[in-house]
Amino acid sequence: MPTPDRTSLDAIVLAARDLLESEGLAGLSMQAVAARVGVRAPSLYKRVANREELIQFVAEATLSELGERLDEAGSLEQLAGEFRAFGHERPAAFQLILTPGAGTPTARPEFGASASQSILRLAGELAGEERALEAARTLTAWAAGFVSMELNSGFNLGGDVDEAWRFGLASIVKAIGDE
Amino acid sequence: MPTPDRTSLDAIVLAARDLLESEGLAGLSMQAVAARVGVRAPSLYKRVANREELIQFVAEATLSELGERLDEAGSLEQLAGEFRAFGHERPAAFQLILTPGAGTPTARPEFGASASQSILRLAGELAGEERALEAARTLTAWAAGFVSMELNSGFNLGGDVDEAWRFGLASIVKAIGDE
DNA sequence: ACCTGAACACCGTTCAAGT
DNA sequence: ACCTGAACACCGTTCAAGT
Repeated sequence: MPTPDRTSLDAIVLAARDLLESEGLAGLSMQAVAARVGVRAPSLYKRVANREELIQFVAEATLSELGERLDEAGSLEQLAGEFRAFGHERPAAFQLILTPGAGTPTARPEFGASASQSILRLAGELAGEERALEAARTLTAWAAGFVSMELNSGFNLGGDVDEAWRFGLASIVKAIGDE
Repeated sequence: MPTPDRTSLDAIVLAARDLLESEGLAGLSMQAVAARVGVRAPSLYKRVANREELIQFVAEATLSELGERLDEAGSLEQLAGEFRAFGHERPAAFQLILTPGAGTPTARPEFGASASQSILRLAGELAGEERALEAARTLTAWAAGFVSMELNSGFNLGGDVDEAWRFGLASIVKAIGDE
């Protein structure tokens, strides 16, 4: 005799995302997720194969969300700004998708590819189609590195970080445009 | 009656660094470290306060080592190349010092500052003293992001990654030099 | 002074037993 | 069909007891 479900995959992934941001990746435990959705830890295994798969789902949901935000940008400068803002709002999820580290589960490649569409389009308009990929990679690498360093207190020599962002962004967009 | 020591802090940090690289950060467990140096886990607490402090020591040793390597570079291009090579040789340690993530212990700031000396010097020669910090940050952010993406399979759209490195490096060094 | 086993509070995961 | 408690193999850490 079937009983009505007491939770859902969506609720589980949502709880996992909240925990990731509030407690860090280590705090995303099966027991903590289970408590949030109102079941016991073993029940989660009816919806996800294991903790690794759950983390993968969180990474994929994060990439989709970031991709949607980047789609709204009308210029590379705007896109870079949205990217940076996302990192500040969701530092743990940002780190999970960009620098998960060996051993941490990652999103399937198609999720990464879809999040890169906007930047490829805008980079192509500026640098020409045949240079689009390299130009996009240069800007992405710089922005990812910059925001990662910010989030990890890597800028410990003083100075104005916002000023360094503007300086770097202008330099790179100019370099990309000069074919 | 004192007994001769059966291990040392140096041996413990060395074992931790090996484990970090071979098993990942999660594999750097107190029990695994203890087994490597030939004692039981509780004995480690005579030399380190806890696992967090041990990881901090590993991060600091890594930053010192990277700093020494960067000191040998005679140009920003060489320095960037050394930085990238270090990331390829020691991916887990590289990630630990650059993008440790919330919750993972980090090196004390003076270790980071000392590792940045060479790049500040070379950036100053190219961009002028008053632009040195911003120029160094732009190059560091790009290189850190590029290598991080490489190590985390973030470049999943095909193309030649080495070519993208050369393109990006030339663009950025040129942009920095054009004040 | 250092090292150890035993203990405690946690994990992820499996599985038989409940509804 | 879903959920649960109990169990297992792991963690980090503390501490009394050994030498």
